[in-house]
Amino acid sequence: MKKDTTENKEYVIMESETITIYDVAREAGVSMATVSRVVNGNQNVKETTRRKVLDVIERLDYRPNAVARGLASKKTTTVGVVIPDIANSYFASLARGIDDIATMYKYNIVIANSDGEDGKEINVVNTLLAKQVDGLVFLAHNLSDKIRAEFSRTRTPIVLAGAVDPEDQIPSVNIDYTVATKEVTLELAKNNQKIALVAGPMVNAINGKERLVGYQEALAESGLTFSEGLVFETTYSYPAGLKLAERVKASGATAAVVTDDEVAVGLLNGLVNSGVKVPEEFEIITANNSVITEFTRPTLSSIEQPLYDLGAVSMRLLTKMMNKEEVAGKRVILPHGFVKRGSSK
Amino acid sequence: MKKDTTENKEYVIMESETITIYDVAREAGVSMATVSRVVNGNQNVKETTRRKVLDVIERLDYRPNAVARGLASKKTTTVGVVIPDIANSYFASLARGIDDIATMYKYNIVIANSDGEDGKEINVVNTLLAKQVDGLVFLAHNLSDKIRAEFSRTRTPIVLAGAVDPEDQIPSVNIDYTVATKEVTLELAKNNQKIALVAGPMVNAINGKERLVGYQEALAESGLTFSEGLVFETTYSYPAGLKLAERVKASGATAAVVTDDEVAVGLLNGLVNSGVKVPEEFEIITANNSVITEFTRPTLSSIEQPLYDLGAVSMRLLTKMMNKEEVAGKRVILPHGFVKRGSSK
DNA sequence: TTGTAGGCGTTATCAT
DNA sequence: ATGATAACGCCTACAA
Repeated sequence: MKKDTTENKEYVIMESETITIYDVAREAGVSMATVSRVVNGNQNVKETTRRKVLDVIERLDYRPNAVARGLASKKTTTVGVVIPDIANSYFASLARGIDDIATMYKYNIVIANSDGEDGKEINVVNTLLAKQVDGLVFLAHNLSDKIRAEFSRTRTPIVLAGAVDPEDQIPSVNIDYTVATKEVTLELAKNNQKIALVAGPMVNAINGKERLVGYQEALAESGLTFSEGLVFETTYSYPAGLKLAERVKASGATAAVVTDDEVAVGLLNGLVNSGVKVPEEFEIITANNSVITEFTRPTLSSIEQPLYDLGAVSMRLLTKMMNKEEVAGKRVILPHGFVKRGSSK
Repeated sequence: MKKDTTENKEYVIMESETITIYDVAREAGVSMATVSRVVNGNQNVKETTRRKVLDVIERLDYRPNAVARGLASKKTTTVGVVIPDIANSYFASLARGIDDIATMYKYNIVIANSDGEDGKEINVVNTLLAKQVDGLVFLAHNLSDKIRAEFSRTRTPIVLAGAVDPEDQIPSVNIDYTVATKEVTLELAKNNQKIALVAGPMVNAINGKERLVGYQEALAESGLTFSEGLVFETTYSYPAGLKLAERVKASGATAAVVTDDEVAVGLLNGLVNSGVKVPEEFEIITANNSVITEFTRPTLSSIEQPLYDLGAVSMRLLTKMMNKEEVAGKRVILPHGFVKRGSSK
């Protein structure tokens, strides 16, 4: 096609190769700068030439190349989202909140699953940064030192959602896990002597620690003694909870605070399957209040977290940072609540 | 910093501005071409110079700029994923399959929620194409003509997951919805005279039609008459199903085939809430066999779809297309099954 | 209001 | 094996 010597308009239109801002400029009889201006909504363009250019753009079906634009402007209008598992309803809800706000501010999100593993997290963060994302939303239940080190090497704005930075360097959006966990533990302490804490992997890590503290405070206030044997670590999945039911039951506990809804559903069903009556013989309170808490019978009592909002607010915060607005307060705490349903008395 | 006149190594190292392939080249005493070669694993580099370059890269903490690379190579190693709602567990599972395979082949995914709306779909497809994604996975229950028109304008590889192209132009990965729907309807026809079909919005659209056909075939084979009044359209969400329970019950149906798990859960709970005994008085079979089918009491019988695989296979197919391998067969049909659980007799 | 020209950080094609 | 030197498609002062 390039060899075609019939240099007329038809030629240009038929041309199936990439059409650039330059083609539009030539066809419209203006400079590429002008085309760039109309494409970017710059006001300094005479109305008639704007029309003319717009016409040509439509006729040639021209689409600005965002990659080239990104290279020239050093902005990609893309943000990275590191997420443990998009198939987990808790994180999926956050992701939806993030994407909606991102869309509102003309950003796209590139999502990378990390499975909450250090190695993968570092990997995806680096490839995301290599892709020049304008910002990063990091979802996790925990923030390892390695990942913190990685974060400190970049000037790309980052916000944490659902995890807190112990050093308080990185802005984050959360609820107060300590207080929330304490409250529900207190609730359970009304009717129970042995209350289990079913937490994610690494209860001893930063974020689990917050919950652990709340749990322990509640025990202390209730005059109950803390026992390692009542603390369970698990991965975040339904089967994991199901499997755990046996052990929790064997521990002698008559109630449990669970930090992930899918795990809670698993625990509930596992217990019920083996003949345990919930809430009569065993009470459960879960943590995320995702829709699935209403799916079960009995339904699951839960700490009430504004899931969608956690995502939405963190993205909103990120837009401010990307816009170099000074943000007041590095740590945003969203209000939480408690929804009593069928799994607790 | 740029004004600093002390032109020594310290200067370069301290420099906090972007460090480029050019900096590495200068520092290593080679040309940028050579640096590019080692970064890209080109074999034509003497081992000693490779070492030298690698050293400098580490010392300067150099990271290749993927945007510049994308502009020069015309490849972004990024694929777009258009998805109705990432918070819906069905789509979330597909997304996970997609991302895992994408990661395996060194691609990242940029996800865009479309809510299944024509307008948004067209919008996001265009911005994704503008971002020069190397390929596109389009998730939907339906493929509108408008979106087809949009697809025909680009040479970017596209694959459909969970939706079929009536014109059979665009490669797709699915199960056989007609057969699957027919099978479960037949199952319900054993014990029921009036069977409802609870489908997504636009049952009359392409994809809904496949299911509708299976539903009708089963009715015919069972000697039952089709009635418009037994076909329900709804959006894909738990509340939608919950709300629908009343109407379904009022229709006189004693069984329902549901095309979305969350809707099925809603229907189930709505029915049970109003005193209907499932499955004794009302049978339900849902369609996606996502984990939530095990959350409920009774558990939900379901068509068994390989959710993760649907995503994984479509991404695999896309990698082949992006790699310009000729793919055999535009339409991949994955096997489906049926899992009998508590909601059907 | 419009045009010119120099990047942006790589890749890729030729030479050497 | 290595090095110049164009692209790649757009943005953005700076001029006019």
